[in-house]
Amino acid sequence: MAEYHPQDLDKKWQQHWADTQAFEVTEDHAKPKFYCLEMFAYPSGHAHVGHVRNYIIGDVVSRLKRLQGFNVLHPFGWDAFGLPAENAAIKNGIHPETSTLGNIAHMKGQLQRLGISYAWGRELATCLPNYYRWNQWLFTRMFEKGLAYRRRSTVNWCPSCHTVLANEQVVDGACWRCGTQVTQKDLEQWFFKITHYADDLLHAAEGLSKWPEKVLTMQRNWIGRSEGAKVRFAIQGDDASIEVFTTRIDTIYGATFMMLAPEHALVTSFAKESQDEKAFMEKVQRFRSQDRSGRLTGEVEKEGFFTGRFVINPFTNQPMPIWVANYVLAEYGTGAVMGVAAHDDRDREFATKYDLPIVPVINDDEVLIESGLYTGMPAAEAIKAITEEAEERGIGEGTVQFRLKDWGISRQRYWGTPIPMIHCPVDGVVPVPDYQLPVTLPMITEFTGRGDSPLASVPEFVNVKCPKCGGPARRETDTMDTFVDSSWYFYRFADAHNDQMPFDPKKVAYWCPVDFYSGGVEHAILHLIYSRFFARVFHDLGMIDHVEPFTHLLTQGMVLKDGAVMSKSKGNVVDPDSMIQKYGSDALRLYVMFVAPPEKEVEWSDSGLEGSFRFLARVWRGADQWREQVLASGAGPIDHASLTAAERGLRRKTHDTIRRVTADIDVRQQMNTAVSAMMELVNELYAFTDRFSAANATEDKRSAQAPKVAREAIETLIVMLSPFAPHTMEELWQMYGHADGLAGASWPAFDAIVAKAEELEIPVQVNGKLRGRVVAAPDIDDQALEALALADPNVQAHTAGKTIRKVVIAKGRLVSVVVA
RNA sequence: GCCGGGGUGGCGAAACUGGCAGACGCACAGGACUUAAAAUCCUGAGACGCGCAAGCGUCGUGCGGGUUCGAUUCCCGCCCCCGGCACCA
Repeated sequence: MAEYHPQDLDKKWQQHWADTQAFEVTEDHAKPKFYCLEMFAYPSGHAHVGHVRNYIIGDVVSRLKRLQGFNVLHPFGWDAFGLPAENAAIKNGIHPETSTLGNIAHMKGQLQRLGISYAWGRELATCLPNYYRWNQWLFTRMFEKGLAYRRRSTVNWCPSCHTVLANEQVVDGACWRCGTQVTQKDLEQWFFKITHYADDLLHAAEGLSKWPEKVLTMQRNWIGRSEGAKVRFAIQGDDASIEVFTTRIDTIYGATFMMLAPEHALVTSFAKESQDEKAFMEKVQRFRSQDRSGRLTGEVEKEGFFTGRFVINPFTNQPMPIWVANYVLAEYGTGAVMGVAAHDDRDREFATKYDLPIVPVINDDEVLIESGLYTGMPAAEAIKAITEEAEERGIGEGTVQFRLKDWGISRQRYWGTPIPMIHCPVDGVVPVPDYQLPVTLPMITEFTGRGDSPLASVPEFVNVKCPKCGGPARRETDTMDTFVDSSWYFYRFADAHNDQMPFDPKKVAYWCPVDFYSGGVEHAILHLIYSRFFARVFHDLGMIDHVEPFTHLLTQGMVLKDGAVMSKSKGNVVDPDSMIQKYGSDALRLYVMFVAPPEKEVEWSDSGLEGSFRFLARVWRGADQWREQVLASGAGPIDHASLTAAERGLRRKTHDTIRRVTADIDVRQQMNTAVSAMMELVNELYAFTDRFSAANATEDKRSAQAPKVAREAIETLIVMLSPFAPHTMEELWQMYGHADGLAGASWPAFDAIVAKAEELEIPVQVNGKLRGRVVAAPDIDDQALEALALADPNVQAHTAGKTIRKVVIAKGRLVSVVVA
């Protein structure tokens, strides 16, 4: 009897897959394609089981789809630029490229030891020029189209990382990566005009039916569309006016004061015209320096002061004092707000504090009062009517506001894609022409972490000729946000080695969109919204036909250890390699899939892993026990009609398991119940084996067809279990005489006739309580079933002496008797 | 506050369209095998009560109500946990 030594099998079959290039694919129009992708990895050094769960999910889906006859693209790569490598270089002097490539090599080994079926031939790393040159290529296309532009702006600055952060990268006022409190800074920055697609990104989200509702909601909130109107209020004693954005123009008759954000452009001129400019600006400065996160979340108390100036309410013609208020946000709307104390909680709080007039203009029935011509009009109608009047009078117009901001991509760091732009004193900002791409990162040997862009200190890099006039010019020294890299890598996988273009549109047309994408929910807004944006850019460049890059999205849950997320600093990391050493990679893969549905968080359990190992060993023994008889009995078809009852029972279980497992993995992505179903089949196989080999067996023991029925069960199991435990199953498949490996196998076909139950046990309820069970043929007619149910002794005990009011029959499921 | 997801044995979970609640596994207990142990194989198990026993009964899916022959599932109200968003005018 062969012993189960999973570590040997891991080695043997991983070598086999590498030697046969088993997972490399090319476009094949004769086959349906399937593009299965897991979010690529930041090469931090070591993958723990939390990371690895995601790759196993994708691998199970990939291997299933291959068995189902799909041409499966399942690639992997590295999100290899980024701050940790650069920070490490500052600390220990190792060049980011050296550490990054070393980390990649180690993590790749970890994934290979897990037997993940990647097409390694398409592996990419974003830190290599053959990848990032296409970031640069795309940047210049976006510049030409006006989708990349430059402006001076107040930006989020992380004092620890020495870089700018996009709003999305600021979490609770702190840097998303290092947790340092973010400050504000004024810098010239490059932006991507994602707001150009704001409406489309929002509306198209409705069509993403195979995305988790949670992610779509988060994206909708992030885009934050709101319909309203802009209205201009004339400043008293001045030609200028102040424009506000409001969603409630119907409350304008109740607007009794005006508020400006401390950053509003008019604030400084009002200060100059005030009696005490210095005192005025001191108050403004205090507001501006108030903790940004506090201002954003409302933790800072509402404060303000009167500027001494007034605007005229264009509807009431009453003067409204202009205040500076710390809770008005400069970056949303126009940075100015009309104060309606009666109908806005914040304004009421402010007005009460400073004794400003509170004038109700809408009653409890949502009808306008004290609103001139509009008195008596329902609020919803009034919004339209008043907007129209504002438009006619030329003092305002209906408009749509988004919370989504353009994406600031400039980073003052070394380890990123150089922005391919040249500043010429004659020609201004000039893109680097395509033939000069890539603009490669110069070798820097010393990382100080001080000052601004490290690239600015490399004269050979900075000093260039202007591509237009040939005169001396300066290269842009900022690099791109690494989210640029990850916004289109899935297209590069479709044509990973193209040195003429980012990808061949024909190849992307074959493989994309991605059919199944899985990764952490922490990317619900950042990466996933940027990728949707880039898909639209490529679409508008005429390079792709679709606009949504990911058809089906699965957000996998985290793996916890001792109730906490695994992390090096907490010291609770479970290392896949040590688990593989102990139980083999298949046990780890199976356990991670069995413990819970993929979306759910799970708590790591060593004994659970051991249980999965035991199950695989049980499958191994179960198959090994039958091997000789199966090989001796030959391959002929099963004569179903002449089988014993036990044989028919095992076949039924086999086919029912095919049905369940297929639906569970393919349709529901419930890997855990698929594994349970296969465990049940194994239990049933053992019972069958016992019966067959027991000394007192008669009919079963004599049956010549038993090995064939066992073979069907075992081979079905091998194939269905192979996406989860590929090494073990390859070996068993070979032991069962298949020389061509599982690559030549196909997913088992479900036979409804074989799976059909011969008799059913049907529960009988009396007045809603279970009182008995009757055994009947599945096609028994209602009358006969009713008679059978009423004849059951325990049912009779509960119906005796009572009147039967009603009998409800749920075909094949239940009989319900109502008595009184 | 708003949005989304949850609450089921000692534990992880399952129950697909309203139809036997707790499949499958972990941990546990008993038996077989063994000189013994491990491993393996088999069996048991929601709680409580009655019974020598097969079995029978009552309760049971966060709490309270409702619809229904029948509710973990649908409806109304409430409590708690997790995640996201939150002064966005």
